[in-house]
Amino acid sequence: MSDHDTPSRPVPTMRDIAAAAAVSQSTVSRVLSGVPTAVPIAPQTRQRVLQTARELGYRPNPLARGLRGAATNLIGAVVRDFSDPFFAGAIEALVVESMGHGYNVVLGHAPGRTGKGAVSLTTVLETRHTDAVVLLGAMQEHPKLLTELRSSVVPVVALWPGIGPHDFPTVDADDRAGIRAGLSHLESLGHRRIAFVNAELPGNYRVRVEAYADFMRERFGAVPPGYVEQCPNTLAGGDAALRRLLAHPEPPTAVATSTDLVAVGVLHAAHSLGATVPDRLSVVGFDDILIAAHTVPALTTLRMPIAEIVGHAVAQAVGLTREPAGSPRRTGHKVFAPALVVRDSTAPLMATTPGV
Amino acid sequence: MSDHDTPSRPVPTMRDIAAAAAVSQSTVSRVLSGVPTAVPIAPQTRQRVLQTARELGYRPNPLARGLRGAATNLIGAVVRDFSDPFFAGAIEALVVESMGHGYNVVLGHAPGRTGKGAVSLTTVLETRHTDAVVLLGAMQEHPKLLTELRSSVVPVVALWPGIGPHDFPTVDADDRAGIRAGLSHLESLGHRRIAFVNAELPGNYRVRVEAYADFMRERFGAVPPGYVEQCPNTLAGGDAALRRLLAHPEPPTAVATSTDLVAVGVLHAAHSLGATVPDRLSVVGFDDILIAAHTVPALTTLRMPIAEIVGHAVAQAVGLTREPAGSPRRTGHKVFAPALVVRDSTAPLMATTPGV
DNA sequence: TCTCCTAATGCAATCGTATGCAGGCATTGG
DNA sequence: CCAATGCCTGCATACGATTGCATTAGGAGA
Repeated sequence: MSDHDTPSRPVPTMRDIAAAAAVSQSTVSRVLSGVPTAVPIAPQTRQRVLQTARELGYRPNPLARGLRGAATNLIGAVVRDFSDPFFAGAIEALVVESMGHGYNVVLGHAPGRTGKGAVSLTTVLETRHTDAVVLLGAMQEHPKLLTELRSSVVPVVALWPGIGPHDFPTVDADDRAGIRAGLSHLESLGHRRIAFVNAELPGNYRVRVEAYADFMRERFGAVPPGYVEQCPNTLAGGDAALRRLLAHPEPPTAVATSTDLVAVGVLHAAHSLGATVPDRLSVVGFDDILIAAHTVPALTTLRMPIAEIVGHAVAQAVGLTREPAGSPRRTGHKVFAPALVVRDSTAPLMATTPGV
Repeated sequence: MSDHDTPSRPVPTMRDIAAAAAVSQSTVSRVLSGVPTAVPIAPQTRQRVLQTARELGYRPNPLARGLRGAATNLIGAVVRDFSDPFFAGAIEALVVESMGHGYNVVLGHAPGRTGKGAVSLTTVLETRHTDAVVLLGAMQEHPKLLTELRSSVVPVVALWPGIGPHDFPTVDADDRAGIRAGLSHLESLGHRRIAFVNAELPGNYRVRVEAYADFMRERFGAVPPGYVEQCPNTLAGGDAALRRLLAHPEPPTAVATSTDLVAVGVLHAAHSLGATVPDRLSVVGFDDILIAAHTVPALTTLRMPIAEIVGHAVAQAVGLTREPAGSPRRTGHKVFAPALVVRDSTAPLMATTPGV
């Protein structure tokens, strides 16, 4: 039972490097920290230390580093909804990008319905001493979280933040341009009776339905009454929304949606009701989630540039980390344009279609 | 610029509690650590300290705690494939469960193809001093990771670990029972020409295809030649697999798959080829991912008890954390049974179907 | 040769918590 | 009334890295 003190210590510390390289521990720190402007180090000393560290397989201890007040190299990610396949891709991108910058990701959960999650979440972020926080999705349902983040010194970047105003730098898709591209596509196919299924997420996606309304007013003078359906951002929500739309006295010949998730639900309902897509009904989604290319039929949608958005956000978060603590909070807003991806769920308006 | 020393210090430490409660910092530590067997504390002192801590809003600093050698309350999650919607649900469950136990989750990425991710990943887990590691998905592609984890003192729990042998405790679904339930369902509908599409993940899912082979031999004397198709675990993979199967001289009347992901691909291909589901072709998936209830048609599948599996794994990981460091590694294996969910992708074999 | 300056390095305190050990006070037994 | 025993509590150190300040060595100029 005398293995309390392991002879070969598993992980070497700076002291070990210092002893092996015949320098002081502080010199080791200065070399490995890589802060060039601090204090000059003789080139040969630097080389000797680096060499020794490499030989001993040294790894800095982020706990000690963070305790002293330096960086923890941790990014806190607050995710609104894990079950949304859209965010799954975003998380993957976030992890990869962060690791590329030498950061790790701690997860927080901010579920939409109950506010309970947000409380413990904030605790986490404050307590873990993350270097930065990335918000994935709209957080309007968690005002307490936002308040605490605002008064915190930790830099925050918000992704897909929903409607403003925002106190943090945001990175988002150009929802308006995306919706207009999808609607223009439908219009060019001859469609006039275009409805919109809007996934209602408090504070989010409102831009998309507004873009739809503006487009319709601009091109056709008005938004057809009863052509906008609100629904939860779920498959079942899209399903139910289409059923309501098809019960309309003048049912639409095309449907645009604010998310692929509801679009898939729309496809499902259309199939159940015998409204063949795309022959009798054209459908346009938004996001281009993984499954969109393999629905029945394959979904025409707007591709969300997730990699660009997340990459930009991480780069910005890391950049903000390096700024001095006292600097004023930045609130830049970066926008990326979605790209129309035409697949099989849209087709020219058939001449036989009644009306218009 | 003299705000270098903020008057109201943002986060109180044990020293602050100690000063306010007129005790020493070590007493505060003993009270708040909540280790009852260590040293007796006078009840009134304990109450006073707890009260003061509550008033000042004290939160322990996990960095300092971890540095001292105690728990970091961090669980490292190594995820095989974020883009698999199946794992997205697992991650959500993992985060929720972990937070319920007072733990946070750091993410690691172990992508299937390149081994590059695993290296930096191991670095992470060793360096971050996680209290436990949870492996999501088969890790046979990352032998280096497994080796390092084996020689590490950190308790490891493996979820859906694929084929054995395993040195860690595992939690898994009863793949064999699930496959048999799906096949029995098809058999009871009159199907005999049942094919299998197997998502090939190195070291994983082999149990499922073997269960299929055993079932077919047991009931029909042999596995029909050319009735097993291997494919990547993607939508495109399932799509291509079904095309090959339908080119068979005696095409199957039913297809079982090892994952819902490929099942959705199969549905897509079936639609493209005019093989109406379920009239001309029955399809059974596995996992019951979110979208399964809303495919066209809705997918009959085996529901994976994700919450139970993840909950059990987290409880076990936390339990292992509390064990003394020297104790031998446990290797229990826990299995949960999937449940058959019958939807619209399976139907009785039509009498008009040629053959059999 | 002596002084002064600068480049290079070491010393030591510090972050917040945990814990072995010593010491104080009260209670109890003789 | 004194001593011994226990129950609490405080002191001091350690964890690993960062960093202000002190210190040394070496070179250059007078």
